[in-house]
Amino acid sequence: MSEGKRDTDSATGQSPDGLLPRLLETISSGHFAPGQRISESELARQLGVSRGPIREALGRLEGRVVERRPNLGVRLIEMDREKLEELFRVREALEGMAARLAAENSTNTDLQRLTGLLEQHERVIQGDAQGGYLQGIGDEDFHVSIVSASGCGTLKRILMDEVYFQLRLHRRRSGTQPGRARAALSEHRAIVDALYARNPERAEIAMREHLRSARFSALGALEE
Amino acid sequence: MSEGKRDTDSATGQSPDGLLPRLLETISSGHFAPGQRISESELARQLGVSRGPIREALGRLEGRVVERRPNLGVRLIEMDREKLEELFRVREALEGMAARLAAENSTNTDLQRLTGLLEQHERVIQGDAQGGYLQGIGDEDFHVSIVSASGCGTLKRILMDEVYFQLRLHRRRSGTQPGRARAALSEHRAIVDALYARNPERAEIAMREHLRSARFSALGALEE
DNA sequence: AATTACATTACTGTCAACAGTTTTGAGAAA
DNA sequence: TTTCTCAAAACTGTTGACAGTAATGTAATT
Repeated sequence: MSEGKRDTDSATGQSPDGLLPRLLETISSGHFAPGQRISESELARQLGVSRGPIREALGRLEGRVVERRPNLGVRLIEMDREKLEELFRVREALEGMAARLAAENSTNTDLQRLTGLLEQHERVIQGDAQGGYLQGIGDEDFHVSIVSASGCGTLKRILMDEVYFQLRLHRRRSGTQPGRARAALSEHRAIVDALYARNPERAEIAMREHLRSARFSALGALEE
Repeated sequence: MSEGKRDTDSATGQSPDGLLPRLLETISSGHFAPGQRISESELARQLGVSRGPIREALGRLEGRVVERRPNLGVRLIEMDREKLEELFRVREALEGMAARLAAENSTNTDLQRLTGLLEQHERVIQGDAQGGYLQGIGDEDFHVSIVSASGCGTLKRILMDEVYFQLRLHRRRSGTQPGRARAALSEHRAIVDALYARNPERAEIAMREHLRSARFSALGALEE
């Protein structure tokens, strides 16, 4: 995962203890319907803490995962077609830049790691999915690795906090298009090729094309 | 400012009352040095509320404006050369996409507004700064208008919360390069031209070039 | 039976107080 | 005078309680 910079392990909130991850797990476990009110007391009881920390954690998720309205509490943001498309547009912009920077800044270790992920991906497609590269998880690993290799902490933080996060929540409810994994692999290869060639322009273009395809696929999978 | 979509007025937090703006005003007034510890009790006293709401508000600023370390409290994030460069890279990516989308989606009202801002900008340069377009503020207006005209709420929210916000904080301490306003004007014109032509590709390129120049200017102004 | 008015309930926003940790500062030793 | 020790002070993290507001359910009326 690159060892450049200090990589504040990002992820929406790393403050005091590990409450936020548990809260997210609880929220996204499906206990709560997409538009339904989420009771702070309920969460507090369920996680065994007082309402104070819960309120802080929810506040940190505001706008991203949760919507708060005065005196009415918070509700899970619902992921409609429009929001999903917007997320992919933001991804295209940010990860395109990440690929560009990675072509300039990535270390050899970064590139080796990416090659390894490509091989895992290939094994999954050829059936002997001996582990690791679960579709979705593995794909995210690939993209996170590139973003890390870009050496731009701000870019990474925003992508983690704002984009990947919501997409992960969405993936829980939605499947993937059938032949997608195979197409994705060759697109991933094109990106890594450009990185090895140290060609920023080509890396950015390859990444943006890849994410445009991913957008179409995700939107297509939405109408099942 | 465009009237497309619902434009959750964005800006880092709009939850309960207007505490967050006041807190920001207090923080960024210069009372606190960039790396210095910020006392919650102190802020609470100064703003006339209890520590609870202060903690929530600070949590919402975590990672953007403020850095929190367990049991040690929060500190103003300091804007060094690297962070400033990263912010402009993110801007280039996101606003490039915004310009592209604006070329496709902007309404006539949006375009008229942009033309108006260009004229204000011109008047400022020609000396009779009769009001409105203060350098910095006016420039931000221009960019926010384009982002709004893109019709992409997510893009707008991220730019507002993550990017403009920190840049505004930085502008308080740093000046601008001398001839910058004039160069910026012609770059702005190129962008608006592309929007009128409904040419997404050209709009994105123009915006990215503009922000690359702005990056050089800002970094140059940093070593005074 | 359907509808409106009203009292009860539940929940959010806020506060003051407590426990644990870090920092500060005074006093003793070198 | 400088350095080390240790107790006091300050601050963060968390809790339970209180005030005000929205939702709920019951009873009376049409």
